[in-house]
Amino acid sequence: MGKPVYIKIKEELLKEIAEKKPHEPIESERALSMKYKASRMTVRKTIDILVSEGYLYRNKNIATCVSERSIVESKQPVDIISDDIYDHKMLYFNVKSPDRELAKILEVDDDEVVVRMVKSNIREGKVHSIDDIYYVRDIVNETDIKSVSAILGFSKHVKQGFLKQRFVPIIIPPNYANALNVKIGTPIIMVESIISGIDKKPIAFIKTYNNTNEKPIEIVT
Amino acid sequence: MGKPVYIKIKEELLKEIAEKKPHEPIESERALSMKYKASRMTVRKTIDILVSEGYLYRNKNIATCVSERSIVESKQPVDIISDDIYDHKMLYFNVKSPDRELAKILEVDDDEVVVRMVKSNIREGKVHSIDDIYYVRDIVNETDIKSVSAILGFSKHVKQGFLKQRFVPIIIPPNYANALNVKIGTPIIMVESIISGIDKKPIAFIKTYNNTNEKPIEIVT
DNA sequence: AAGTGGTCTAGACCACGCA
DNA sequence: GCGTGGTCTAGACCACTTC
Repeated sequence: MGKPVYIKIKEELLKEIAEKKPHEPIESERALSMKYKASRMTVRKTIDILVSEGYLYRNKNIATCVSERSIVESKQPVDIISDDIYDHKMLYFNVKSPDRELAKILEVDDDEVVVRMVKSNIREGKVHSIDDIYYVRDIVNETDIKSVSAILGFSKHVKQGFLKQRFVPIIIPPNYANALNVKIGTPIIMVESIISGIDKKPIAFIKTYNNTNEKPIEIVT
Repeated sequence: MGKPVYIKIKEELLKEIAEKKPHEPIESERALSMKYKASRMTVRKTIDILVSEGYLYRNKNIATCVSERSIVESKQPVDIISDDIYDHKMLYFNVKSPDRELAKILEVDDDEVVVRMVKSNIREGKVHSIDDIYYVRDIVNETDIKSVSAILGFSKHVKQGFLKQRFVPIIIPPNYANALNVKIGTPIIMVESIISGIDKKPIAFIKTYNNTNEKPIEIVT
């Protein structure tokens, strides 16, 4: 394993965070550095990252605690997808079992399969965002799964529904930096969306990585 | 001065960045640590911050370079302010000389004064954003300056104009964390706006700190 | 071979909160 | 007085690029 220590610690710590409630403190930095046999500076680096990703917040002199990962929820039905003006490019496509967290979000069982695809959205020749999408499999029929273009046109099936969104300022994930044509280390805005139908059943979970330099964002007033 | 070393280095480095062009490399970490008589880890911490704030980007094995601070610019006139549905609360008010950077943005001389105010925007009883505003003084007349409420209603004078915006994911500045009712260390989205009149003359420079949990943001398609 | 950024260590001292 | 997070140091090795 060539993974840096702080990445391994991050993975462990994320597991611990998942089992804690919001505002519950994690172990102290010194305790963690002993537990993971790493220097305190390395542990701090991991925590810095988790803070910057919104998982943790610091309470000076007291403890580092788990954040509330609250989401913004629409109360009225909204028009969901109107991306016909975009070009798409499929980067990845697969059918897989969801992990526990995803299964919970999409309200499916662990042993059902979901459709995952990663696509880049292009406008005026430039990649302005990347969507990492998990669809509930039921929504997509057998024929669609075999035809990538049918999946890409899938959004046409769902015109109205409910939208829960969370906006997370993050550093661009290195694996998407190239596709987004953005330098590693660039801060971007990731939008997590949960799309539900008018029957309020979840349809898709989408993480959108926006190239802030290419796509204007506007405050809704 | 109780300022931490990395803050002092940050201030120095920002001056150096201001004099460089986009994509121009800054000095190496080792060179900077000698120059500022600090350890390399401290210099790295400063650079990490400047990277996370979008001023710099890293080029592994080569150099750390100055970012393009590009902004999104409206080409057609836009309706600027329609915040009558908000409550305001004035947090700070002053008349002062602009620093060099601000003078350049607002196209005023260093010895002119600008009006600064910080206000919180409230909707449904919750603070959803804080505006840090610098107005060109000319726009505000003597009477207005004396009357805080007149300044607050100032936006009514300017209904249309041009808007330049930049979206910056940042960690909440500690001095605003309390007013925004957000934990220190929370990542938020700051919007920098330069508002100009229909004559394209700058009117105001605004930094808006959005409480992401309170205010929905929507992608413009 | 020299220089760069990336990672990592094993210490240190500080200010602050709490019991 | 003890534990916490915040800052800081002076080294080290690595992978990589450039010359």
